[in-house]
Amino acid sequence: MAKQTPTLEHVAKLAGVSQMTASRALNGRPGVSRETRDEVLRIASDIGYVVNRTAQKLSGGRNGIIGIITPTLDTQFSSELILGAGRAARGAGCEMLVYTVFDEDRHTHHDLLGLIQQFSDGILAILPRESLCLEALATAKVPVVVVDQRGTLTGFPSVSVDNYGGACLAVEHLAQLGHKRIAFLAGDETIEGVRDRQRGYRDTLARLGLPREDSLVAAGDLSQMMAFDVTFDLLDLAEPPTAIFTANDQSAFGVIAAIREAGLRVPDDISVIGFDDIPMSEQFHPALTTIRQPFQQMARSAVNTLLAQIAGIGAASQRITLPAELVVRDSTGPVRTKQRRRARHQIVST
Amino acid sequence: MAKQTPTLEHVAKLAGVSQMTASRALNGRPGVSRETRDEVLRIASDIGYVVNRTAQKLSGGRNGIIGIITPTLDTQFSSELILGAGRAARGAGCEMLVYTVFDEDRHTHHDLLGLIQQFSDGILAILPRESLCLEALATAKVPVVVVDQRGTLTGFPSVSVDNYGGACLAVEHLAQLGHKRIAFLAGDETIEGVRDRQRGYRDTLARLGLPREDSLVAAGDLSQMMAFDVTFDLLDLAEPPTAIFTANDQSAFGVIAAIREAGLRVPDDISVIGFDDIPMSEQFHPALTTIRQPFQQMARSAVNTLLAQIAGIGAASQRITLPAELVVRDSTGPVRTKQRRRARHQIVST
DNA sequence: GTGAAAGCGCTAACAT
DNA sequence: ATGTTAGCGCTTTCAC
Repeated sequence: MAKQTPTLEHVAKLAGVSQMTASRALNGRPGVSRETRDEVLRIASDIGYVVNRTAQKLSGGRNGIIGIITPTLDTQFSSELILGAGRAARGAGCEMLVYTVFDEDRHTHHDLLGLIQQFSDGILAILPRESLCLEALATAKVPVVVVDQRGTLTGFPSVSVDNYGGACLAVEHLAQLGHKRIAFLAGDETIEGVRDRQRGYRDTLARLGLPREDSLVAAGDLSQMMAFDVTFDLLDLAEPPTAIFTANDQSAFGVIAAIREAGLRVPDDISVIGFDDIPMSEQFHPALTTIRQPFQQMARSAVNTLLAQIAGIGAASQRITLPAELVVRDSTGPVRTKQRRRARHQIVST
Repeated sequence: MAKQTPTLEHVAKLAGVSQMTASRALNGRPGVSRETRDEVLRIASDIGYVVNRTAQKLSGGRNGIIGIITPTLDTQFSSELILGAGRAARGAGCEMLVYTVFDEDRHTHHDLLGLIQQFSDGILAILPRESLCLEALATAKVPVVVVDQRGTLTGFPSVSVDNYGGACLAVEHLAQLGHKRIAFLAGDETIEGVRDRQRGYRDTLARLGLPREDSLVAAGDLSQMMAFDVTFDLLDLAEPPTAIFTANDQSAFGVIAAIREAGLRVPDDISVIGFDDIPMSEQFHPALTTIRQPFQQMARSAVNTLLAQIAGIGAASQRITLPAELVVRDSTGPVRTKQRRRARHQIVST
């Protein structure tokens, strides 16, 4: 039947050296002559040897695997990050294993952490919200790097985008187009980054001397559906906004759908700007003006930070914040001066 | 500092039994008295013991982990499947690790396979296209179950949706609405399931005696952008279709955007039906009529099949095909009898 | 029902 | 530059 999976022992025997020498050769460690090394490598390749990373890890060494913890795979957001991390890991000669965290059960988190650190040299946690997971992570025995959450309260090195600054960019863009009544569609309050965006919105409004009414802030949950629903509240205002800034792109899609549903047009009647720049946003119709998160760069940066931690170099509490970027597309435009918005409702109120 | 991670040895010592007894108790194996078992369990829980699955696997046993191989995370399609698989695995007391395959390099696949099978008891391969990966998988030493590809050529047990039947449903739905000129936006030809959908389209057209012109079949690649572009070819036809069936939902979004761009409306001027029913489809505007793949059920079914294989029960070449379901929403409607489509072009041709 | 011994594949630590 | 020994944490086998 299928031959036994080749082990280090086989390689060593065939090469006529000790396992240790073979190991050193395969791992590119010093202490092996060039000839020996080449020979070992050749043989390993010949017989299709693949190191058993399970054994590697068990024997106390590194195994070149980084583990990713993510709450869910179903947002383009995390997909983008994971994709980027995978690429970066490969680039650094590492493999990557993804572990999805489902529920908020403390016990589960403890187990999962145990599991993932048995398998990997370090953990990349894509944890936008302050999850219980963080508590579990605190007891980790391998390095941890948190993505998308400033490590302020976690104490872990972190990589995130400048959510605050990005929000400022968004509002400034709208203001430049002449918009005065700018609404914000808030997202999940438990997400640090989202709160930062809201702060950016509020502060910029203040700085620019624009109206800051509570009614101009709608409560969403980052989902398209919810965004769709609450948009009507904004539209129904006595003095509706001429522009809406949403906490994420997904919400923006819902907002645009709702605006259309109300018989208005984007950006002619109302401008919409999102946050994230997920792939869908460019393809959406109208193409979405948004604030771009540099996913690739964030991922690469996170992987590098983690690798540094694993190697024992790198500050323990490094916080990296990457700049966000305004991407102007078709969903924002100059404010309409003529006030002939929402004919339907004007009839009602007449 | 942080206490040593508790091991089986610690548990055994504290319980005053041998490691073997502790192991049996923890794994629910027979040969342990109820009292002993309870005591061991209690202690393990107390000291926060988590089994080292790495050691477990190395020592030749199972470790209760199933590995998922997927080409990419960036489609809602695979996300849905993985999500479902995760749930199913948890339900069965297993953990799940995801491994993303990037490139089509044979060597990589060999390594990755070696890696993933070191970590898991079995592999779930989400492999819509005939990837080189399959070749590597053929030498796997753990059970493999393929999702979304009938195992005809792989020899692995498989779980997939009835793509052919689903396509028939789609065309029949359109035909019932009075559509005669029904176009198909094809997808990636290397994907078996997509080819099946096209067959279903063709055969149903034939069966219903509807026109089957080559020009009514546009070549896409499952992406929204590509769909957007090629839709104009369809629209520019001397006698354009009144309905378009797309190989997947993502494409349908592009088609709808293009139709709008051309100044036409969905479904008033042209009906559009997709395939997949990803979450976005319900939220899209207009809500997309589509053929639903039962992702949850597929995932559950696949996990169960894999578990059966791992347990040594279950036919080696089991092929499960789940029925697809028509979901009627707002993107399809009765055919327009008046021929006043595409005013723009009619002017040109006049 | 329980335990002791051996070993999975690898690498650190200490030889030589 | 290379080899030897020990052991990672667990489960198998075989004993009692």
